[in-house]
Amino acid sequence: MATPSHHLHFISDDHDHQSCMAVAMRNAEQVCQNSGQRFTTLRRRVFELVWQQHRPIGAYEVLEQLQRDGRAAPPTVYRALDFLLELGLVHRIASLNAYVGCIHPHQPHEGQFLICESCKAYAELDAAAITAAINQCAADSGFVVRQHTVEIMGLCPRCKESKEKQ
Amino acid sequence: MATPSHHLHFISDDHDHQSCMAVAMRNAEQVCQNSGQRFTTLRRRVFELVWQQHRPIGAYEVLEQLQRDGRAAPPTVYRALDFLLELGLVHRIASLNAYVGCIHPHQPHEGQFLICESCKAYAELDAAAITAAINQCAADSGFVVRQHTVEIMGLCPRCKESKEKQ
DNA sequence: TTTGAAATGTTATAATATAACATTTAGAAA
DNA sequence: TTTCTAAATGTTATATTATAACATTTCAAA
Repeated sequence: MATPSHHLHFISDDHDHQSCMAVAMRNAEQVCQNSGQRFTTLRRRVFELVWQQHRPIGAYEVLEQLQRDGRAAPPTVYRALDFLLELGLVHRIASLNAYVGCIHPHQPHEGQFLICESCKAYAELDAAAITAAINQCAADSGFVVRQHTVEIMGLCPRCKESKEKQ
Repeated sequence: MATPSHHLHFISDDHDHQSCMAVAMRNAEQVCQNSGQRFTTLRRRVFELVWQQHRPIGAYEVLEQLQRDGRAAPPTVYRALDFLLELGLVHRIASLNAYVGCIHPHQPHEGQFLICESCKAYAELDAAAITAAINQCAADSGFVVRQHTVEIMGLCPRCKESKEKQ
């Protein structure tokens, strides 16, 4: 059996966050380099803080963390987040006003998100089937799709199990 | 050829807004009655204001309109909107922080939304194909879907045409 | 080394949403 | 019909999220 794309799945107990983060960081560096953008200390730090959570994090939560290092104000955070969003290194979850690290940040793309309402873990999909269904339905209405927001709330496998045990 | 479900399409030039609104209002009355809720003057007025636009409207825009009738404060609007959301008479567009009238408010449901970035018109879908794709992808990840947010931005047929003519 | 564009800092404020408590109102119960 | 109560609305204050506008710093190309 082939190893499944890791991004299709929720993190598990044996998840090695250190290495997961290191990979993300290297990817981010690469993406910045490829697009001729600077991955400054601040941007790197914000990227790190968003990733660290492995769940959606609010801009003001990021700000709080940043302020542990020293002074910081909202525009600092929002500018860094905007930068990361542009490059597709993080995504915004509109229904939560929150941000998540992108799990496969190789090219700009829009994902679909599964978000556990119990433990707040998320998974990012890039599901051709969903995109195709959306494009087909839009086309049926004569609509041209530029961008879509797909945010799916529910229970992740682990939380589902623990609810069933009760 | 069968008449297509009107809610699958964008409003056209010959759209009779008076009657469209009247239908929506009767539906809303029915929905309230069925659920034993009161369709008060305020709720009716807010429903009307949301519908009137036929495009997403912000809570504070609704408030402004309301204030033409007399004094009003944010909680008044948000409470009415929350009531209407609960009954599925309006929907919230998370990516716009805005509200739209529900186009087929017969039973609670979640729709998918096509929103024109040019003219702001919207269409509400209840596309089995999209729901099925989402449920399938979620199931593949062992995820149980409770609710989904699908907001599709792009160009409506009319705006697409006028762009092409340029 | 200079210098100018990009990045960041700083202050203020806009935009969206809710908490907490007071008052009113509509309809069920007496 | 009057009383009473739960629901609805009013009111004030404030929380939360996000951006505008301008000052200062930094970094890399010339």
